Amino acid sequence: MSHAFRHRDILEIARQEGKVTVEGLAQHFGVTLQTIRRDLSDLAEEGRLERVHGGAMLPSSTSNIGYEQRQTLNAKAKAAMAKACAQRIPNNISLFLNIGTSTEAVARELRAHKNLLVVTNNMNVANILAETQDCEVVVTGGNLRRADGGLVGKLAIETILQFKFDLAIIGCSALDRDGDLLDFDIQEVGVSQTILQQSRKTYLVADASKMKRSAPARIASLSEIDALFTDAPLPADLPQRCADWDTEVVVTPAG
Amino acid sequence: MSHAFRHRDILEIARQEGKVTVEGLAQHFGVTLQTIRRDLSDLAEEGRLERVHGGAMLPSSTSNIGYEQRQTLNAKAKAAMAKACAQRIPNNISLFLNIGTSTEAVARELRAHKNLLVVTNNMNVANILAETQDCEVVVTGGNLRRADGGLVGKLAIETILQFKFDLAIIGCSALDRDGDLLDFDIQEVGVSQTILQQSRKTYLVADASKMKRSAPARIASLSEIDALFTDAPLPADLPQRCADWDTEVVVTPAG
DNA sequence: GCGAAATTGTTCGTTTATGTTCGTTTTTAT
DNA sequence: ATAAAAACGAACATAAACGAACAATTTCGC
Repeated sequence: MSHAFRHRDILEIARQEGKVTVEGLAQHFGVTLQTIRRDLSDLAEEGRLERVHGGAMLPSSTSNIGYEQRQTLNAKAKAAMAKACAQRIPNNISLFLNIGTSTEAVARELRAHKNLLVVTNNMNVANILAETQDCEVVVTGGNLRRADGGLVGKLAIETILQFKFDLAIIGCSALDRDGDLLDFDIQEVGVSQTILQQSRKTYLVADASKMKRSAPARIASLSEIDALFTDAPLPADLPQRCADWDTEVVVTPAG
Repeated sequence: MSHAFRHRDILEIARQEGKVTVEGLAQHFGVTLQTIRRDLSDLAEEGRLERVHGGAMLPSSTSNIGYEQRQTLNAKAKAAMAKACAQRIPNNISLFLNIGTSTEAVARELRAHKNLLVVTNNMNVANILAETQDCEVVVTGGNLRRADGGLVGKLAIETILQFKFDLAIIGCSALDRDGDLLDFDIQEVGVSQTILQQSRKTYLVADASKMKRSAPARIASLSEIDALFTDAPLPADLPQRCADWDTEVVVTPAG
């Protein structure tokens, strides 16, 4: 088969795991070590990977290290959640994706979807979806937040008010025991609330680490969300509350 | 069965699976390998798929590659122009950068500037400036144009109308003998005109290749521009015209 | 039904990708 | 520091995929 397929998958794996090993890839693809070495050499030559003894890593030059690290954190869990979420997203709808690594993971899983209108205030989502064919991408205006590529502020809110979405996929900084969605950034809260207000349906994507943290600003309650996608069972009495609220909970363990 | 049906289905499968193999398709449709190869060649020629050994893939970043190539074209000349332009840009001002590889080059040279407010409808400019510290970046909304990362349309114009810039740095697709700025995309023309209208001063950055091309839509005349940065002397009587118009011309030969 | 045009199948020489072997370099353990 | 082990990359062999040319088949207009 073609090296082109492998190259693409290798990059994908590298992005998720942060690194790849020659042996691991050889086993994964069922080819010899030499073939993988050739692949990695090629990718390194193109500057897409950085070759190291025994494998390869993501090129260190990429812009925001703090962000990159956060991105690879729980990569597998996020990908699994995102896949489950993407499966519930039909074709031919309008969709909002907001800030957060989890929503970016969903964007990655949407690349096979068709005829979507995706609006986002996340530069990374826009970059990801720029590679797909069959979807119109609209970027909201806003002040660029370097930390995560988010677009926030008045401009973002005004743009969002001009749309009505079939579905919004949102993330949050933390999810507390009472079922409240919290965020670190007060500006982002305004954006998120506007999104909720402008969409017919809302899915929340939040990995388990969000339940161990707290944040100062409240976005909304799970009761206002149609479905929650996560990677570990909810703590305490949240499952019961969600049932009462008619909020579907989809748990997708990693792996 | 006609090849048209297969083509449609092949694209369908490619979008779902992300890739297709010659062998797999041959089996799926019950035809010979050669027939599939012909199909894939056709689809690749139309730019709908990317042919690889053993099959084909979605042309993931094909448009990106075209862009990447364009970007490295005249890279030295562009960097020199951009440097000259950046030197004329003071600190502590508000600035607009629009679409084009030349303006991106300027963005790269602006990374040492301080306390700028940069508004842009160019995703690449935003990405470049995201790395700098001392400047506020605002992204206009708009429909994402995959070819060059531009944000265009009504949203872009509306955002721009909310600002007044000290200086706008713009590019264009072509520059004709009469001193008219031309563009390939009618949508972008509207954006550019709005920028001119909202800025106190305007610099045009255009390398010599722009003078050998033509484009259908007219943005403005050099007479409305305060300074032109380019990498080769202007042809014919343009220098005289610019002098009459009080348009400064800065020629920066590459190297 | 007949013939032209389009489509698909077949064959074959050429190109490309992968596996194999082996001497060299890097890493690891002592 | 030194030796053993692992990883590396170059060179070659082999297998797979490729595309061009031509033959066979189907489709369609008449």
